[in-house]
Amino acid sequence: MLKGFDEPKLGQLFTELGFSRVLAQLGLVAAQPPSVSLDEPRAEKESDTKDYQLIDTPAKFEKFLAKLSKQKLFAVDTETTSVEAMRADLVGLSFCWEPGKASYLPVKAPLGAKHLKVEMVREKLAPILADESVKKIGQNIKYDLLVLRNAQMPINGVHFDTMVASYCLDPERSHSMDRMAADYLGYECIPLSSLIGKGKNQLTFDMVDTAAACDYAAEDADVTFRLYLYLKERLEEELLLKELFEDVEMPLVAVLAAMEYNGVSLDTRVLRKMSGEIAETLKTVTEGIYEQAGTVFNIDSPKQLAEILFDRLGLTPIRVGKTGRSTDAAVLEQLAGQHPVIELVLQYRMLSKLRTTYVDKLGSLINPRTGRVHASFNQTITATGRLSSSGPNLQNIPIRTELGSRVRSAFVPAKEGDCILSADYSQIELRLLAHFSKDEALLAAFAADQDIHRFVASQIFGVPIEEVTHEMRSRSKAVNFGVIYGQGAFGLSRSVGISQAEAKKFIEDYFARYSSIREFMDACIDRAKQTGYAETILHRRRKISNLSSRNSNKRAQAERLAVNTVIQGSAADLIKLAMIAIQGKIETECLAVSAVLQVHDELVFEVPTAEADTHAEWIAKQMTGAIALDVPLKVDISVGPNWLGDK
DNA sequence: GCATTCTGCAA
DNA sequence: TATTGCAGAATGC
Repeated sequence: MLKGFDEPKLGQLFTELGFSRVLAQLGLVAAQPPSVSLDEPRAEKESDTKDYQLIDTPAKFEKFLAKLSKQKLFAVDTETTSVEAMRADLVGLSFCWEPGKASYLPVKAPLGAKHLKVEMVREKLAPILADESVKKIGQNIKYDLLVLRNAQMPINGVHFDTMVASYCLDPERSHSMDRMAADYLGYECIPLSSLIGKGKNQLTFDMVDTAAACDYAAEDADVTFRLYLYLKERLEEELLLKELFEDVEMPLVAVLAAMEYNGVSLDTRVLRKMSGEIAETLKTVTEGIYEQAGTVFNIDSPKQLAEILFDRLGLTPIRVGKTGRSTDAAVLEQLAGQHPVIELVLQYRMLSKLRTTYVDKLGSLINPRTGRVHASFNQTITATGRLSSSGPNLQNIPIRTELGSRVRSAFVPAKEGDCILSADYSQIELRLLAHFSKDEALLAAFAADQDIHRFVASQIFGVPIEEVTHEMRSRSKAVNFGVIYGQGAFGLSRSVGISQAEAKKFIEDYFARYSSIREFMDACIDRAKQTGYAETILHRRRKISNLSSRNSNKRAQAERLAVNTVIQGSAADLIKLAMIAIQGKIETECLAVSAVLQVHDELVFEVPTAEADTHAEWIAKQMTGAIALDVPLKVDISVGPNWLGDK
């Protein structure tokens, strides 16, 4: 029986994965006023005829196959039972290699509806899908890679992802198929509600016959192919972006698919033990809060908590937001000492966050089929070129507190004899800053593998390295990070706990000493003003507007983006190159190494413990050698029985 | 149910 | 008034 799926998920699938569309009989297209800007030339208006074939008998399949096997390039799309690739069952496949013409092959259908046997489809299609020389096009093709790999039909020759192409051209716009079809092709898609009905919140494949499925599945492949034709030309006009797309982003698709397919293994005993301990402490803390407050209330409600703190207990509000007086951690820390309940609330917040978001949640996300957690590593979300992670987000697992970091100790290798190897770039963004600014002192400090924060402190405070105090170092560290984000005196004073005047002086001293950094920042801003873009080391672009705004807040914000995007985006470029190189070596040499996580400047692998040193060496080498800069790159390696690396 | 707000976790 | 994200809980429509 096919699994039903609920509308939020389906809706998400339809917009995000471009699964959408309308019945062709309704949908013959589009005549909508094109909502496109003038600088986005549109593909030719499509013809009114659509030729969508339902391939639901062996005879039709044979004829289809004869045509498909002559193609060296086509769009492929899968229909499935779930939005989560690793939980999805294959329902059907669609193909397109000529605009307006597409085919849908159902391999699952409601009782009584004709469909192809998946075994037959697999036998005939697998060689074509696996053929590296046959180029595949898709919209979010990573999803199809995972679904088809799980259906024993692995894909090679991943050639063009329309979502990724759009992301390269303009990372901040929407890359949903609907939006792109509307903007790039002038093709307006009929909303999903017209297919399943507005009141419905559940859709099973019982409710959609194969003819209806064909209409939108084939259309997805058709639209994907037409988006390909359009986006290919757009990239042709921007050769540096084309290079980024072909040499980095497209190769990365399969790397991310492999990482998602691998998933990560969790020691549920660790999580269960933590959950019990936290629950117990939480009970005590909750009771304490009620007692101190003199009443029972919902501690999770900022509104109710504010009433308790500021009305009932008479504490002074520190900050007000849109809907009321803030009770966030910064506020509570300022109030600490004024009432014993504050400390308890802070503790409650920490424990509650830990349990609900991490300890209890992660265990519930273990895939019953693989026994592992398979997050998505999203390639087309961030404005800067970083990846993001969702379902769950494995890029924000706690580490800064002792208790929180215990969550990381639940991330373990699945196989006896394996260990977790984590490799992280040391000070990648500061190294890039040194590289871009060409500051002689910083370059020399990195070349000599100095403690960079200590070194900067020594220069700013004018004392020998040995005489740098902990306080001097930590202030320099804060300003080093602050520079990357464009932090001002206010922010620095807050993060270091000094007066704004002191912070201002410190920043002035910093830029007096590192004038080349100021020059680099100004150059970023000037360039963005000139070209309209911030550009990374691999020529990734992000549009920057408001650099000439009369609103000084907007202008300052734009200036921060113009600088930060170059640094953050270049760091993202670097690790992407490393990931591609590393996965390439894993596959060509059939190494017993699995990439399982990427956390912006860190890569996590499962490797045989006996081979850990060997792998550490070449992995670090690939990472440090990803791009030759004017500074050496450094990678720190940690090897252990879990992600914490301890024991 | 959906969108918004507040809150807090990471690099 | 420091960048980039994801997500849980509450809240109001």
